[in-house]
Amino acid sequence: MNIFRHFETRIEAALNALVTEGKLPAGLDFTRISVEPPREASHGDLSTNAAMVLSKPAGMNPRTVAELLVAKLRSETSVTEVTIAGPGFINLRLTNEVWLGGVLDVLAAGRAYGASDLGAGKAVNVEYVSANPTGPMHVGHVRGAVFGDALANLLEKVGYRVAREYYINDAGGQIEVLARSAFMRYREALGETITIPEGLYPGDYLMPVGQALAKTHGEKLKAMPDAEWMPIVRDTTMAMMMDLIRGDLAVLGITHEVFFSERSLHQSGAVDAVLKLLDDKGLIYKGVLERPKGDTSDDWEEREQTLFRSTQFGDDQDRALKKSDGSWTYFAPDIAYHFDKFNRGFTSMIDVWGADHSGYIKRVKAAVAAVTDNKAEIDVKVCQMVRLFRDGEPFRMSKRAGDFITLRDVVDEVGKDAVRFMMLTRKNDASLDFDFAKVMEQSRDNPVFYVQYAHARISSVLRKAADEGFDVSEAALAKADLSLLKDEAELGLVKLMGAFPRAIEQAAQAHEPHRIAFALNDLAAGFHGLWNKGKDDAGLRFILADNSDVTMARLALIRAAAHVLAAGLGVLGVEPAEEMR
RNA sequence: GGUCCCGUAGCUCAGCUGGAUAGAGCAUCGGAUUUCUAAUCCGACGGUCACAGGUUCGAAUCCUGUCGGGAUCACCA
Repeated sequence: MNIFRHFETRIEAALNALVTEGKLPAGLDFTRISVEPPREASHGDLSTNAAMVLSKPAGMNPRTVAELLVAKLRSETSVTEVTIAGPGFINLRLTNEVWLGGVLDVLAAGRAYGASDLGAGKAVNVEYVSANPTGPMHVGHVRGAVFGDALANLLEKVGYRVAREYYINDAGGQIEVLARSAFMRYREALGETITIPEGLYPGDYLMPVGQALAKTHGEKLKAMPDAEWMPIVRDTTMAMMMDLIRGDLAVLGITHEVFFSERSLHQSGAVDAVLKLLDDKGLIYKGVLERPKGDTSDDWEEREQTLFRSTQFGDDQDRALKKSDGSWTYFAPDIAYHFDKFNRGFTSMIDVWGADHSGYIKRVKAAVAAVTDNKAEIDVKVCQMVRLFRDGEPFRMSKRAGDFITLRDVVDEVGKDAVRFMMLTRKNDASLDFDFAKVMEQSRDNPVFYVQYAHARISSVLRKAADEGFDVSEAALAKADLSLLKDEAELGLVKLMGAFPRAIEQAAQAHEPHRIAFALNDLAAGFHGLWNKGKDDAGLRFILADNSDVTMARLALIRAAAHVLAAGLGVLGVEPAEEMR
């Protein structure tokens, strides 16, 4: 049970009763009413703004509304105290039983704790990574990959039906360049000495492609004209590059259900179809774009192109659909792609992009609005840059041949879990500093370690308790008498756990998985604090040899805390640690 | 020049979609351990929420403008 949500419905019921009794006018809008933990714990357990929100539409003084509502809420059995404070806040204090009941919920739910049906099974398409398939993934892709995956997890957690999707840009000129590069490696595999010309991809990772081509086709391809070997080499290369990328993603624990090919849109005629759709709506014309203001380059020239009227949908200028030579721009198939998502039943889409694509947001939103007649919602999440540091020193990645840090380099050095957690310790639209040393540091300053340590410590205590003869099975812990938990720090941790489902829901609604990382940090702090209280006061230790009832209650508490930590880490895609080494 | 993001404690950042006295970590200073792993904890110090207006019962949060930092711009993908 989500306590905050529960009281939202109780408050609403009380307000409806007041309306029925004629004490409040009918037709009030309750949607802005919220129930949240008060910032100051001394104010109580829950706080609602109901009286302040309703005072104006009801034409009443907020305190008058508050008093009416308070009279109703006093009769709630789980409420021990109701007060009106400040401009009209209503603060509630709840019985310990209510909060402790939440611990039982956690024990019953285990790692699934915090799940809800907020999304009601609605389909959401989350497209992320979508890195160009021209080589292994590099470090610049990691943040978006982790963010998108955690967001997908988060939405699943609250009851959305999530499709994880990767858009393969396999139709552009770069793919031809890639194929030519692979062809060089093919000749190399056949014994030629080659030098990769300027403009082609020099990376070693194409050597296996060349070898595979040589093995399958022998010398045959060499005898063919370009136009004949190109599709063969291209398809083999694409397939192998996508295998490479899938392998890279697997290292991060990421699996997409759908890999959607841009090329397939061209082949199926979907691009032509969606452009015709836009044309029929009168949203396409031939015209010339103005030179961007402030652009002083010499290579600017006017050209007539096929343009989409994205300005009608809030974009800053109309956007080119066709190049001056008549071929499609990247934008055209992208419209077709989003239209395809819509036709597959996704009225809710999320795209995760790097900051360098932020200028592209408005046109895609415009296009989605246009082709779906505003029947789909699209949110574009932009991940700002990651700056790499080693021991506090930034290091630059030169773009020179093959000299970049790959995703695997990073994961090999610090591990999947640390990478994932660290990437989610900042909100997506702020830039993030990633320090290899800091990620591995074993200190309070490193949230990855701090949260994992809390979980490992709990596991350690439970192992120890088992050694001492306590039954730490879930069934036994669920029967513990939780009313023996009376210390403020114990109840504090209990309340923190009770607030977790709310944190999940709010993070999901905001599309902000980083909030989970912060919630976990808070939970870990709550636990570490409690642990240390047991050092000052031996009576507060979890394991009391002479009091098995209290011991069982405390073991149940920390078991639940471990579940909540694991639940949150699960959303982030991180495995909880059983021990620290 | 346009667009997008950022600007909160000395540093790195949260701030629950407009609520109460703006919070953490690091750093500095002072404490706690014969341990259920001190890899931790407790306390103190530290703020003109970049600046100026506006919206309202109420603004770090929303709007306008200014300043500073970053990204981006037209047939690349």
